[in-house]
Amino acid sequence: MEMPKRRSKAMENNNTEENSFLGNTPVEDKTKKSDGHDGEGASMEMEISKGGHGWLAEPEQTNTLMPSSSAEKDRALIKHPQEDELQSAKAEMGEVKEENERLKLLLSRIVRNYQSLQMHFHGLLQKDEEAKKSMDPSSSARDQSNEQDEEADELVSLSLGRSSSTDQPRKDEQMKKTSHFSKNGKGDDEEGLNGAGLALELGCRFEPAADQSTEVVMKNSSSDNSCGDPKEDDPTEIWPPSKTSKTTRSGDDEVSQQTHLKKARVSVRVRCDAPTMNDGCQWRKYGQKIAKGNPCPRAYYRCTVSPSCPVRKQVQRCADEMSILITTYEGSHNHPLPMSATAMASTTSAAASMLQSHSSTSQQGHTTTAPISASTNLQGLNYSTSTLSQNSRLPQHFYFPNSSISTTNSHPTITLDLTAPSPSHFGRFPAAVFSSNPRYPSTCLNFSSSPSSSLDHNNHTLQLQAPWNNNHTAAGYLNYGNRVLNQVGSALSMGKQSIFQEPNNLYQSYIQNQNPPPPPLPPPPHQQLMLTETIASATKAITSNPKFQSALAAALTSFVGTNNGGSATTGVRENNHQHQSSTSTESASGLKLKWAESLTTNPIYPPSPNGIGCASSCLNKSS
DNA sequence: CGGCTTTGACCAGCGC
DNA sequence: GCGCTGGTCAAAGCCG
Repeated sequence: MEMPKRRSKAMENNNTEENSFLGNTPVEDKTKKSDGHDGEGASMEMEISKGGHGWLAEPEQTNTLMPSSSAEKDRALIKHPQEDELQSAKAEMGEVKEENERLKLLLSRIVRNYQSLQMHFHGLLQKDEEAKKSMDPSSSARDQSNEQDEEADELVSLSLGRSSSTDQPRKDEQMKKTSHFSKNGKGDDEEGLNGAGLALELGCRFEPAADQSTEVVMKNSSSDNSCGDPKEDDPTEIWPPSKTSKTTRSGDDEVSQQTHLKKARVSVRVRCDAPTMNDGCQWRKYGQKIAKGNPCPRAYYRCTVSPSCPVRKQVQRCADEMSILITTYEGSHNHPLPMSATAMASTTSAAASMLQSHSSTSQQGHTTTAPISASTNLQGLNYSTSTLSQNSRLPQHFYFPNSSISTTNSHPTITLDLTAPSPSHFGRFPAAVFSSNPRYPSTCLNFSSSPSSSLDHNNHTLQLQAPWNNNHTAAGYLNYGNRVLNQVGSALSMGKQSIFQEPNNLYQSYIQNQNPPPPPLPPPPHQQLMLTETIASATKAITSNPKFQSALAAALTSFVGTNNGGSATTGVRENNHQHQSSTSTESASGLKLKWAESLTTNPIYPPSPNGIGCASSCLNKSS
């Protein structure tokens, strides 16, 4: 009897949270700099150079405090380097402009090619149609509508996200989906625009051919999702409809795709000491089996948020390393998800879409392990990508550095490995450490689950190395994590508004009542040094490659989202300690400010629906 | 008392 | 066809 109450409360909170973060205004600067197309890297370079000037301003100010004679000398000395800096910055900007011009040219060339291909395709279709008409005039009328639908689908799939007259209905459909956020209190017009913008950006991307094909397929899958299940209007999910009702629209291709999508799975590997990780959703265990090749039993869970929800998940410990928990998701939620659940859902959705694209574009029966960039306008990603990227207008990609796709069994599965250092080309995906009890879950974000991890020179991988390893306390995690997050947040400039719209007094008082504060755990001096370096590295990673934002966004979303679901042990205590001396309201406000200042908006951080959560504890450690 | 977990039974798919 | 395996069901028991 309690559960439904809790759920509905969670929904309510959810809505307010969603409203709150959608109220955020995107950061205009970045949108202008990125110029709406693929000059992302260039724009980031500009950011760096500008940031550099900002930092250079400081010595000058300190000089003004010096005695005038020496100050003038020093100013004269400093002036030169500054002019040099200015010159180099200007030169850099010039290069960036050139790069932009080149990209524009490339874009126009690709657009021309695309248009000619489209014309060619149209011609072929018309010929085909005419041939069919001439062969079977009786059936042509009946099939015409279906063919037109299919044609539209194909055109969409070929459109690579660029708008064309034939896309319009599809785009409208996508708009409807994104506007569904509004129904959940999540969206506004901007959201829809973002969705559309996303589609456009996708089409404008200049990726290797493989990626383009990927996007084609993902568009397809999006379409499939959109029409596959009439109830499937949940914008927070794109998981393949496992056992949902069949598509209302007929069509052999769709049916076959449905059956294909039916078995797609997303497996997430995380380090977790608890029996299961809290992904924000509510699950009920319905079975357990000893699977072959693994002494650890596999547990079967189904989503209980909605009685008709077809989503299943399997949880099993890794046979090789017991600390690793493998959670496999299958199916698509047919209900609105709690904020915290959308996090993991979005991440896995992106993975699922990648899986679909990979298995569609490549032959069955192989396993690939590669960084996967999931750029998609799928509904499931609308939340995360638009939320986290709307401020930057960067191409909205999810990036799974440690992912592998296996299609060797009947269930094509993509594995997101969040336990190991990633050899990605832009940065290491932070390993998320989910430590949770099913009822009282907690989550920590670990930026280095592997102390031995180091710089990957071959791939120029920047790894975020935590000064302490997993064996340290949660306070360590939180402290470190939030310092990094602060830097990350500042670097990302993800927004301006706090995601907290209201002080969560209940929450604060609850944790104050429930959890006695532990002693603080400041990092040792040498670790602080490492910390500084790590922060610098993190900042560098973020500013040097915008794609990091996406990965980080996904990680943060998961991280924060998983915190949301319930009370934490160490995390809450940590938080409690921090705010022990202040009133609960002040504590909440402090949290708000700190989080808002540090992360400058990641609107993914909702107050816990039941007033429980360790997430805030992760936020107040930012000092 | 209601919800959840446990656990043995059952079923379906697949390979031999 | 048979056996193996994965996945699900449902009754019984546990827990708050």
